Formats: sequence, structure tokens, C-alpha cells
Amino acid sequence: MENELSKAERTRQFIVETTSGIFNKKGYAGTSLSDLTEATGLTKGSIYGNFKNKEEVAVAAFEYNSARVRKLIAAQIEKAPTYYEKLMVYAKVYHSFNSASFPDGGCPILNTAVDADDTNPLLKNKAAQVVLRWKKNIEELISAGVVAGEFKTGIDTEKIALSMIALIEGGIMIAKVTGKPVYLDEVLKTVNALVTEFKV
Amino acid sequence: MENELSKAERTRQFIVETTSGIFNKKGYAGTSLSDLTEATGLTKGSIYGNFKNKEEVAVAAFEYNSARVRKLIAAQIEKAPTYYEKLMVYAKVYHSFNSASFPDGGCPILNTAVDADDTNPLLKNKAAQVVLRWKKNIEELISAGVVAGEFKTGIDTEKIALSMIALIEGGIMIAKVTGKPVYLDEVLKTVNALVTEFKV
DNA sequence: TCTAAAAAATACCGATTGGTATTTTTTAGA
DNA sequence: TCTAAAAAATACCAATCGGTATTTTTTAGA
Repeated sequence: MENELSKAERTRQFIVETTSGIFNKKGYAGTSLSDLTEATGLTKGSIYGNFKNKEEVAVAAFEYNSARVRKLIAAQIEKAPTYYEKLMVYAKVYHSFNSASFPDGGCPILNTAVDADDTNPLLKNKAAQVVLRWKKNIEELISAGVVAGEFKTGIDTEKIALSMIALIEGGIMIAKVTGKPVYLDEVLKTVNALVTEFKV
Repeated sequence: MENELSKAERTRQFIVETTSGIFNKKGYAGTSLSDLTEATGLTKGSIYGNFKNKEEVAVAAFEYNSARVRKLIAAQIEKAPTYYEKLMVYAKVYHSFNSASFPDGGCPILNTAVDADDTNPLLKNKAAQVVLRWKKNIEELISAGVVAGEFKTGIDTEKIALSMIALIEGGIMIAKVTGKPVYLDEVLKTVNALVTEFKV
């Protein structure tokens, strides 16, 4: 076979790619096996040949969705020349849900965290890890900016990181539920102000 | 009968009170009729005698939950002597989830907004209305504070209101999913700073 | 205390749920 | 090209889903 991926690996990937949007929109309990078979055109036998159960598909879907957002942001951060602009990427990426490359159903972190926090420990844990990783990334960017002389010293990096994440995720929730994308933009202005504040 | 509430009204209220926490934790799709009968000790016949369907129970549960939070906040705001302190109520009420009187499962606005935004238009609309009402309340408090000479003029009230809501809701999400209530407190510090900024 | 109405329980419905055992088809290397 | 293994489809399972029609019980006013 010329393909480097085995048939099983390709099918697994196909299932995850085609169902990731469904899980992100409908949540774990709201997504049924028949949703998955309808979307993929595969049968239950095929899906259960590649995944242990529904939960394993949901976890893979979440990891696929969150990796998508992470890569999207990482690519922009790498391009940004200054630490200020690197931090601003967060405010820009989410701007008005310019979400051509954003997962269907909105932010998978928010969706999975709220969906799973009282019902599915495994998914909850995955979402928590992604949040903590995001927090750490922001903190490191701020610290690096301080070292580079771009930012003032004495910044409460944890407070800033958590506030940025809260603003973005809360802003997404508001924008989605009210159907007003501009509401997110308003909130992102505060993210902007938060970062600009400690610029030298 | 000495009771001012009819039997039907009392049962309806009983069902809503005893199931509101379940809907808030498990979401609409994740809550089954048997969850409701188990929790109430009633049968399906009784529940469907008082509600048209599961959706109607869920809507009543959301309204009950959100009214609880609204009343809790309104009571504190009324007690606060200054507009600054009135605005600060939001930061205080959510502090460390001092949530003895807070609904089971966390903030019903966040839960319902995320749960329903892609799946249940009726519930989504209810959540949207509550968010918009909250936004308006904050805006009015700020405007009144300006008139009272407590706050500077030229404040972008909409931006502040949306940012406060986003910080609180996003902070709740972070705190719940990571299991770290202090993370919400960190975020609430930013709410505090946001309001303090335009104090005269 | 009697009684009609209201409320709750019972019993049932077809459809769908997540999951599995078995058979058929496809794959890919020898 | 043949073949064994892997993958997918078929057929099935009991349990549960949301909802309804009917019967029994409770309510509350006359």
C-alpha cells in the first residue's frame, strides 16, 4: 500500500473529522450513534470496530476540535513579531467569529467544559487540561515579553491570563446566545485594553 | 381550601423546584423523564398532567433557576448604598462560588446558553433574554452612577457591561472545569478593576 | 357526607438508545 | 493471483426514550 496510514487509521480519522462538528454542536448526551452513522455513511459495526464506545469518539472529536483552534492560534502567534502582537492574536482570532477555520458549533473548550463538567469526568478532564495549557501559554508569553523589555515588571500574569480566557469564552457565549457577533468584539476591546495596559 | 395555590399549581412548583438542579447539571438532552419521576417520586402521568412536554419543564426550570440568581443579586444591589458598590455586587456574589443560595450545577445562564444554542431555539431565546436583561441592568447602573456624579462621563457602558458579564461567566466556566474556585476570584479582580477605573 | 371534577397512577405505545455477535466484504502482502 | 487477516455490514439485543390513553385516587366545594 502506498498510503502511510492504515485503513483503520484512515477510517478513524474520517469518523472524527466528520462527526467533530456534531459533538461540538449537540454535546455528548445529545449526539446519538445514529447521528454518527448518518453523517459518516458508515454502520455501527464499522464505528465500533474503530472505537470502544461513544465516549471514545467524543474524546477524539474534542481533541480534534481543540487541536484545530490551537494550531490556528499557534500559527498566528509564530508570525507575530512582538510579544504584544503575539498576545493580541487571541483578540484577533476570535474577532467577529471570523471563523472560516473555526469548528462548527463554536469554541470546543467552552462547549465541552459546560457540557461535561457535571456529567462526564473524562471529557471534563480533557477540557480542563486544554484550559490550563492555554493559561500557561499566555503566562509564558507575558513573562517572555517582560524579559524582552516589552512589558512592565510586576504583572500578575495569572490574573491576566485567566481574565483573557474568561473574556474570550464569556464573550463567545454572549455573542452566540444573543446572535450578536459584535458583542464579542466589544469584549475583545477589553482584552486589548488589558494587554495594552502593561506595555512599556 | 385554605391554601391560596391550587393543587395543580403546587405540584407544578414542586416539580420545577425538585428538577431545576437536574436540568442545570445534565442539560436538556441529558435529562430524561425518568430522572424527573425519580427525583419527584411522581409518575409520568402526573408530570404530563402538569406540563405539555419535557421542554416545558426545562423552560420552567431555567426560569426558576435564573430568577433565583436574579433575586439574590437584586437584593444585594438594593442594599448597596452607592452605585460603585451596587456594581461591585456582581463581583461579590460570585466570589468563590459562595453559593449556598446558588443553583445546583452552576450558573444557569451559562449552562443553558451553551446547552441550547445549537439545539433548542426556545431555551436559547430564554437564555438570550436573561443575558440582555442583565446587560441592560448594568448599563443602567453605570448611567445612574454618572448622573449621581459617582462615575466619570464618557464611559462605554455597553463595553463595560458585556465585559463584566463575559468575565463572570467565563470565570465560572474556568473555575468549574478546572476545579479551582480561586481562578474565578482572580477573574473577579479584573471586574473590580474595570469598575474602579471610571470612579471619580 | 356526597359527588363531580381534577389530579395522579397505571399500563401501554412505537421508536430509538448504546452496544454486540456474526457474517460478509475488502484489503494488502506473499 | 491467491489468501489470510482486517474491516465493515448485517442482524440482533435488552433497555430506555418521550409521550398518551385509560383507570384509579384524591381533592374540595356544595
